Amino acid sequence: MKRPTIADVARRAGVSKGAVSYALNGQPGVSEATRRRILAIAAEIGFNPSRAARSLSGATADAVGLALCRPARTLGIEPFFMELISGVEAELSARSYALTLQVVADQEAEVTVYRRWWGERRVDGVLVCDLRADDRRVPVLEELGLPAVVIGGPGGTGGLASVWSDDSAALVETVEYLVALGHRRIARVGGLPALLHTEIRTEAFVQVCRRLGLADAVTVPSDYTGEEGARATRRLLSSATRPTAVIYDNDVMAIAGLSVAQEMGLAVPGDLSIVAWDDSPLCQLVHPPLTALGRDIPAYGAHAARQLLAVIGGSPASRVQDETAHLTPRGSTAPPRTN
Amino acid sequence: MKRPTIADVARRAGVSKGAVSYALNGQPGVSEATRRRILAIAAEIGFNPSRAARSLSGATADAVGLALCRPARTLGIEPFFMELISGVEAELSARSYALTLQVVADQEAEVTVYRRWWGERRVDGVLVCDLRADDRRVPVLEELGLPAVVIGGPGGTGGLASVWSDDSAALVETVEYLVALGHRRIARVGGLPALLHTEIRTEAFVQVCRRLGLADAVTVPSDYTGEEGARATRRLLSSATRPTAVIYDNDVMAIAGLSVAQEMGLAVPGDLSIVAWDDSPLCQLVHPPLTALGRDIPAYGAHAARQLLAVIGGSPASRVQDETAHLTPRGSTAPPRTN
DNA sequence: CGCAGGGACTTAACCGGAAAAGTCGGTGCC
DNA sequence: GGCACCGACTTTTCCGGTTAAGTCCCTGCG
Repeated sequence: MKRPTIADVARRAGVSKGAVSYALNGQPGVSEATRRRILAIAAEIGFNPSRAARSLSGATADAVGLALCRPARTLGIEPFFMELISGVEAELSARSYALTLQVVADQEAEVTVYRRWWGERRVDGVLVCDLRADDRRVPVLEELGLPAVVIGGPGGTGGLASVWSDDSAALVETVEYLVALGHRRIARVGGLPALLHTEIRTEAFVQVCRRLGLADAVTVPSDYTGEEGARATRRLLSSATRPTAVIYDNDVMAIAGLSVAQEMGLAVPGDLSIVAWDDSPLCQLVHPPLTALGRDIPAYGAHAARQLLAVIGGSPASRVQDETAHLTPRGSTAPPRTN
Repeated sequence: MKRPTIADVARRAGVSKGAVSYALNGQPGVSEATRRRILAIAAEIGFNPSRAARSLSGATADAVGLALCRPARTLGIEPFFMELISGVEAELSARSYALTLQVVADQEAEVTVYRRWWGERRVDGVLVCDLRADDRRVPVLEELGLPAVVIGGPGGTGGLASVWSDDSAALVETVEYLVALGHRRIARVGGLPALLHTEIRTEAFVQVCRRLGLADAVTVPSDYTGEEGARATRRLLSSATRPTAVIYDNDVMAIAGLSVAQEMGLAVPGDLSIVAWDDSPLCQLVHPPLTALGRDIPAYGAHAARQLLAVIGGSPASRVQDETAHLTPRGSTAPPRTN
């Protein structure tokens, strides 16, 4: 089937291509009657202006890019990205922007993708996830002048716009809550150490533990997978001075940790309290349900998308603080059993 | 920063635009020496041909579309889609095709998106998920002549290409396994009843139960969420003749079901055996680990993508059967406790 | 010696829109 | 009455590629 072009509309309306273009774009230069006629014909034959032709003339591709740099298996089990994407999507499709997705192997590949997208004018801007310390992508994007919004921070975003959440405050709140319950030996199973937000959380953990006079603030690095979360938990629980509470950097690891505790004969929350970062429905499906640090991730994505559209529209790059994760206590936390 | 165009390359190489085009596309018409010189200059100034200009001349957008019609929360927790996407991506990016993603509210919106994508020449083809009985999308895609691959079936795909997995056989295998263990009262918590593969599974369930002389093959419809899975499980387990085994249409509902069983004081697998369809790492993180029907979902996505590229390339639409899900027995299934 | 043939390019036309510049009939105004 | 101005279009140019159709020079051959 042949796709209708602007010339088809023009022919049927008995006017020139230019007139059709003006009519469709709400520009002056055509009478109201003619405009209505043209619009009716366009709708009738199902005309949609070619993105290619339009972006060749104008400058926008009406698409934004998102490159995800995580192994396939991590992407699957972590609800985070899919929720983020659906939030981004909601915002974009309301303005009929498309989302171009690409899964990449590493930062090198991601930078290459950005350069290509920019050169091909395939996207008008990009969303950047998983910020790292001294992130290579930031200077590249600045150099290219490709509009971008970093999802993460604070700090390390250079001159790029960003949306961030105060992980530090959320962590402090969690530790204070556990201490209020009576815990003194608190450990943490962290996410990928290379990620900036992991670093921020680790640093905040060290600080708050020192301030509250707790023993060493151990963070066992991990990679967000259940296996690694389980391994890290085994290590922690086998130690002579095993912790009475563990904070996990995502829900999958927390569930794995719960499983390990039960397998080692420890009662949760009696012998061990567990807190999960990121509150997905999964946290409520296990026994006991997990106390979790939740926030509205689709909204987070929507805010990032909205800001990106603003930057594309010419707004100056700003740093927007999003909601801080809040603690939802459930069955997995309690005062430590005194023996 | 100004993006380099083919004219910039031509100027620096001291040749015409045409020569550069021939050189870059491996066409005859330039000497080997000139070709190398042009290639070197293009690489040096970071030239990437504009997608828009290229697809305006040629015909391809070098992108495929995927519209997902599920509420945001379901999308997030179900690993299925993200795994599928990463598989699709792997195949596409190897051929430097982009994936355009759109989350839509309903089939109506999805059809509109297809029409728009087609009219805008934004994509060269689409992947269709969540096939329904008498699916509206199939005739529309056929009418438009937009290359498409349906992920699902068999049946209901009209003249479109498809990739499918024999859910019927997988379900029969599962029931036979449970019966071999000694179960006689088997129930099922199904996915969205409107989806064709739910229908196929339900029909297969009825058939195999009849064949094996089992009691009524009850399928409680659900929507893939943990809450609904829990509710359905409560209903089943409260019945006078409660089942000794339940098959769940996804892993999230199975985990919710496990949780409900434990909360009702039933031992798994002693009092109740549980089987989950779709084997994600989550199934191994709970206690007991869940017996699951697994298959390689990224590969499934990759096959679909490969077939779509073939259809775009002009191959006739074929129906490819993918791997059948296979049962991985774990701790959640055992012979029913005899009392 | 003259001419066909072919390699190596250049020129120009096109793809489908957007938008600047031009055309033309009608009006208001001095 | 003549002229500037305006609305409503049409014509033309441009965006950055691809590609058919030249152009030009060199070689081989009768």
